[in-house]
Amino acid sequence: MTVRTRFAPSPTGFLHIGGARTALYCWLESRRRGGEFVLRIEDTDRERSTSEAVKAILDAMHWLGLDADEAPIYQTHRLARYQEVADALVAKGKAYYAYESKDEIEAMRDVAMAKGEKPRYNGYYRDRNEPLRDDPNRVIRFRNPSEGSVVFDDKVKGRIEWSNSELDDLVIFRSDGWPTYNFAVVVDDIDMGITEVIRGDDHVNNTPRQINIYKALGAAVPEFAHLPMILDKEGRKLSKRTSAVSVMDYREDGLLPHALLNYLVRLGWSHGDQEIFSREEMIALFDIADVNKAASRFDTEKLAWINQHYLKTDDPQTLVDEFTWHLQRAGINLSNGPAPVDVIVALRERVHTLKEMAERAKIWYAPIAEWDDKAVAKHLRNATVAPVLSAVKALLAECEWKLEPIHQVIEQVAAKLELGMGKIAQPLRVAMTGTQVSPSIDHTIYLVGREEALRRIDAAIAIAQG
RNA sequence: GUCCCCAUCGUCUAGAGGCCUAGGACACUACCCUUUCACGGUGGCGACCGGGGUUCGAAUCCCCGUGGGGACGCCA
Repeated sequence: MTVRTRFAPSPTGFLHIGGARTALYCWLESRRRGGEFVLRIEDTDRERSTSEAVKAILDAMHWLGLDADEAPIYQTHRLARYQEVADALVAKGKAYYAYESKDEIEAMRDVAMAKGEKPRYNGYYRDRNEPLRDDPNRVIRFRNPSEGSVVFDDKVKGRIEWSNSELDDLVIFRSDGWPTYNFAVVVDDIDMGITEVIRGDDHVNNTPRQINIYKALGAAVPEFAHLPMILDKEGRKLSKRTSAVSVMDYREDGLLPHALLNYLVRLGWSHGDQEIFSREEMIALFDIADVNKAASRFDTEKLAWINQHYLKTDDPQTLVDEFTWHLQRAGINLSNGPAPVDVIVALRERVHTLKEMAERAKIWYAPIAEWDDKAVAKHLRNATVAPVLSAVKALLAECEWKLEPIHQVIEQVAAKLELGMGKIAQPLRVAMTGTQVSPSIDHTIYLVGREEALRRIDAAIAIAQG
């Protein structure tokens, strides 16, 4: 049988980081086993679902490169099917109508809680066989087995056993005419031919209920794998307040999609001591059965390290599009400066993110007037500065405009004036960038361009001479 | 409250009874390299939640605590 996994987000917001990892694991597991990966949009909550959210999730999945093999299934398109299945269950006596109001149900829970029991439906209509009647409170409840227990072998958690006495007769069809989650999921997973249900472990306790529904429907029960949660740095549930949770926020922060994927795959899974995984390696090596049971914390510093690793080792040409996106976001006018690919090479060992890179790239695109004159002057007011800059300028005006010749110029001036490299490079750095920090001085000058470099040196000499 | 799950350095993890005086990575730190900032290199700091068993031998198996998390919706 073909392995089929699915990612089933509910479109009530953007794709968050935990969802992205779930999607990645589903995708990986299907890829490794030569199976299929499909998407289902769980939009039966009519109040909170939006089409903007659907688009945001799809966009994020695409940015990550986690494309599905088929067009997404929407639960809202399948109402007739859910009704059909629920009616069949009622006809076979495996589900029944109930008419309690929400207030009554709530009161029922309070009573149970007060007795120190689990709050559950008391089964009032379970065996009443009342004739079908119209009622605004009418729901359909599943007749859960009252005896025995449900056992399943979770691929990450191991064997889990649940006593049926812990389960109550859950609502499978609401009074508003829509199915509930636990019911729709089962019908969909059966119809979509899902063989492996991979999802967050907040669903562990839904699983026994769902298995009972599979059985009532006479359907094969799929394999289950429940992934542990991702927590924030403090070990709390990830939240918007304490950390970025949307995948697209990470894009804006300058992360590369494959760096995020690499970080995510290692969060809860490992292959010996290996830290860096290409897409192909992930596919070949990942196994859902090797996923850890315990929750893990999201560490942005390690993510940043992985991101820089890819910045340093990727072919710079492949980073140009994403970097250009960041340059534009930083408000940089690309026509006034060096080619982005050259900037990437100059900066990739010095930053962790593309956002930071775009920020630092401003020294090559921003006009000289934006410099902080006082700070610049402070560094240039030194007796040796003007002669150094003049000497460099003379040679720079003539040399071939490439890294190596520019480097030669600086060495020649150092030798001629009998000064250390620092005495040459630092004033030049200030002249070129208005700051004391930049990539190697030859590279910095090269990216400024000859014309602009000479102009900046003139401006610096003027300041140096007071 | 009831049920379910989890537990190795600060963090991510290796570890499937002897290979463990517990390995790797991030972070931190010392030194080296160096024209700044970085990158890189070589070291350092740093953990088996506690208590009982089982065993010749336990981070690894069992039990009990403790701590954390999840769920208990006509949300998904």
